[in-house]
Amino acid sequence: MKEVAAIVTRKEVAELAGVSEATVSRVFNDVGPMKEQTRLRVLQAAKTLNYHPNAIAQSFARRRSGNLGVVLPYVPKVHIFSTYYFSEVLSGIGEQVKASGYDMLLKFRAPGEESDYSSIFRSQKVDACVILGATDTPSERAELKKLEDGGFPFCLINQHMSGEWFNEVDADHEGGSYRAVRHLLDLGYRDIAFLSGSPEFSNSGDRLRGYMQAMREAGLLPADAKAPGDLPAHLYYEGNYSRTSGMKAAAAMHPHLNRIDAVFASNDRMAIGLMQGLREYGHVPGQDYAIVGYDDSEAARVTVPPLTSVAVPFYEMGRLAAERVLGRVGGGNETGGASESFRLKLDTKLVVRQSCRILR
Amino acid sequence: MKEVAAIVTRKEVAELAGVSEATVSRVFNDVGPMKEQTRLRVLQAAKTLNYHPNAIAQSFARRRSGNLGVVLPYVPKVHIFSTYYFSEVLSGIGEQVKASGYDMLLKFRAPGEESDYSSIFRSQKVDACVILGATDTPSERAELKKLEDGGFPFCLINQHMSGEWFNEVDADHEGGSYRAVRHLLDLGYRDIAFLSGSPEFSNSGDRLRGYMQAMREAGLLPADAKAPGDLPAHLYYEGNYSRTSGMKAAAAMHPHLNRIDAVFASNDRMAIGLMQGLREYGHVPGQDYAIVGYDDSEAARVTVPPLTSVAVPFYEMGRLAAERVLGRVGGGNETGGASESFRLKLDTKLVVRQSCRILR
DNA sequence: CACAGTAATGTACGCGCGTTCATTATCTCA
DNA sequence: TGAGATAATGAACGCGCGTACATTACTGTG
Repeated sequence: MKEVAAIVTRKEVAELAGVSEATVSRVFNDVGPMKEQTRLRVLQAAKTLNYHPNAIAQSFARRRSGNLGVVLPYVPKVHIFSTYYFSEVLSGIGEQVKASGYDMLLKFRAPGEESDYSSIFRSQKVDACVILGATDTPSERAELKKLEDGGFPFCLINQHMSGEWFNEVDADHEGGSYRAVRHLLDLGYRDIAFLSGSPEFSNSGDRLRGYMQAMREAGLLPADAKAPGDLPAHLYYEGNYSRTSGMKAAAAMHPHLNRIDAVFASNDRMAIGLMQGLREYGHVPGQDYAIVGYDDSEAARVTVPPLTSVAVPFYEMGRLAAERVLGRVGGGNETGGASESFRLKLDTKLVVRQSCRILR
Repeated sequence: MKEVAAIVTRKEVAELAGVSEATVSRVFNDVGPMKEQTRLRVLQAAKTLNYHPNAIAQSFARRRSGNLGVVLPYVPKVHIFSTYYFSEVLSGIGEQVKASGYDMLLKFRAPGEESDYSSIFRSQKVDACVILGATDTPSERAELKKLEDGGFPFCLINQHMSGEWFNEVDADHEGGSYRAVRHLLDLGYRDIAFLSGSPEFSNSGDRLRGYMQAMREAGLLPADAKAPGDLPAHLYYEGNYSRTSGMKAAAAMHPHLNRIDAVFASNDRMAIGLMQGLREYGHVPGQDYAIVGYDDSEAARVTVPPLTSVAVPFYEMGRLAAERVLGRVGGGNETGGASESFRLKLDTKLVVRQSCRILR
C-alpha cells in the first residue's frame, strides 16, 4: 500500500519555477547574484514539490562527505558507551560536529582485525577523523603514520604517541596524578599503593609517572625509581579500568592492607570496584584506608564515602578535537603547506571529597 | 610538504590491468562470471595502485547510503551519552550495525527546532533510522506520520505511541513497575510513594500504571484510581530522570516521610539523588525507608545500600531495533506491499538488592 | 543612442560508480 | 568443422549535483 515517496530532483524544481537547473542550485547554495524574485520563485517551487537536495549527490559533486568519523575501540564485553570517558568525549564531539554543520559517523574497530585506519579515509566517507582508544603498538603506529603520510586530517584523543607528531588532544594526567598523590601525602599518608590501568594506553603510563614523582619527592622511593618494577610489590597493582578488575585487585591487595594506608586508583570504576572488594574483607574506605580515584565521573559523587578524584575535561577534549580537525578539512595545501598541526594538553583538577580522612 | 594522496579511480586500475572499467567493477562487486585470471590481474593492479572504491560514489550510484541514522534528543545540560539508557541502546545499535555492514550516523535533534524527521530521510544520507527519546506531542506525531507515509523505514525505541502503528521496540515497563511495587508490598510496605519521570515519555506513564495497579490490587487505592491526581499528594512526586531532580524531590518528600515507608523511583539516577537528598535530612535508605529504582544501571550496584532495581534489556533493544529496521531497507514494495511492521516489547526483570529491608 | 560594464541566468560537463545491453571469446555436441 | 549455447568482456549511460564558462538582460555614462 505504502508508496516510497518519489525523489524530487533539481530538474523538476527548475521546470516548475521556469528556470534552469543551475539557478536552482545557486538558490540553494546561495552563490552568485540573483534576482530576489527568481529566488522566491524557486523556493516556492521547491516547497510545492517538497524538494530537498540529495546529500549523497552533493557529497559526490563536492567531493566532501560532510561527515566526521569517530573511531571507537572494540572493548570485549564492555558496552563501550557506558564508560564515562567515552560518553563524555562523544558528547563533546557531538556538540561541535553539530555546530560545524557536520554529521558524526561512528566506526567500530573490529575485534580481531588490525585497525585499518587508512581505509576509512580512502573510502571517502569521512572528511576527517577522531580516534579514540588508540593503543601504542607498532602496528597502530604504522597505520597512523600511513594516515599522516596520506595527508588525512585526524586526531588522537587522550592518547599520546611519544616520538610522533600526530595531532593530539590530551589531558595532563601526569600532573593530575601527581597532585592526587601529593594530596594523600599532604594528609599524612605514606604507604600509598597504585592501581594501574591497562598499560597499552599512554595515559596509564602518565598516571604512573605522576605517582612515582610524588613518591620520590616525598623520599618514599629511590631517586632513580622509574618502572613499576622499582616499586615494592605490595604497592603496585594492575587492572584494566573495569570495575571488576578493581574487585580483583582487592583480593590481591587485601593481605597487604596492614602495610598500605592509601590507594591511588587510575580510574573511578576501578576505585569503586576496589572499595567494594575491600569492604567485603571488612576494610572501610575513608576510614581503614584512604582512596583517590580518577575521572571525576558521576559515580564518584554517589559512593559512600564520596570519592576524591581527578577531574578531566573529557567533554571539552572531544569538542576541541572535533573543532580542530574539522578546521583542517580541505585547508592546508593552498597556503603553501600543511595547516598547523596541534597537540593540546588540557588541565586536570583534583576534586576533594570524603574518601581521605585527615591524619594530622 | 605533505601531499594529499591522489585519488585512485577505477579507470586507472582498468588501464593497468588492461581491462575495461566494467570489469574492475565486476571484480569488486563479485558479479557475473569471470576468468579467475583476470580477476587476479585486476586485484593485483588495484593493490599496486592502492585502489579503494569511493564509498560516496558507490552510495550515489547504488542510491543507498549504507548508513543507519540514529536520532538523539537534545537534553539540555546533560551529556546525553552519559545516561545509562542511551549508552546501552547505542551500544546495542552499534553492535548490530557493524554486523550488518552498515555505518552509524548520529543526528542530534536541535534545541529549539521542531524535529524535522523527514528531512533526515529526504537528504538520503541514511537508509533507515532509529529514533531515541521521541516525545508524544502532536507535532512529533505528525512528523512521524509523515515518515510513515513516505514509506521510510524507521523505528522508535522505548517509546510507544498509542493509537499509531509505528515500528517500535519497547520494554514492559508497566509490568516491571508492577513487580517492583509488588515486591515492596510483599515485604510489608504500605505507604509507598512514587517518583515519576518526565510525563512526555510514554514509559513514564507505563511506570505510573504499573504502580497504580499494584497499589489498587493491594487495596491501597480506590479501584477507579487512574491518574496522578487520584493519589494522595504526599505519595506522588515528579522529576525529570536526572539525579538533581531526585535531590529536589527529597526536599519535597522529607516533610512527609513520617507517612511514607517506601519509594518507587522511575529510574536509578533519581533514586540515587533522592537517597542523597534524604540522607542530608537524616533519613537512611534501606533502614528508615525502602527504595526501589529502575534501569538496573551500574550505579545501582555501587550505592550503599545496593539498590533494588528493575533491569531493562536496553542493549538488546538497540540491537533488535537496528536489526529489524535494517531488514526493511529496500524490501517491501516488490513483495506486493510493505514488509512486516513490528512492535516488540521486551521483558523487564526485578533485581533484588539490599535497599529494602524485610519488614515481616 | 551606443557602449562598456555588470547582473542574472543558461549550457554543458564531469564527479566515480553500478548496470544494461551489445559484443566477442570459448566451449559443447553433433 | 560448424552451429548454437554460454562465458567473458567492453561500450555507454545515468545517478543528482556543483560549477566553469557562455550568453543574455540590464544599468549607467558620454
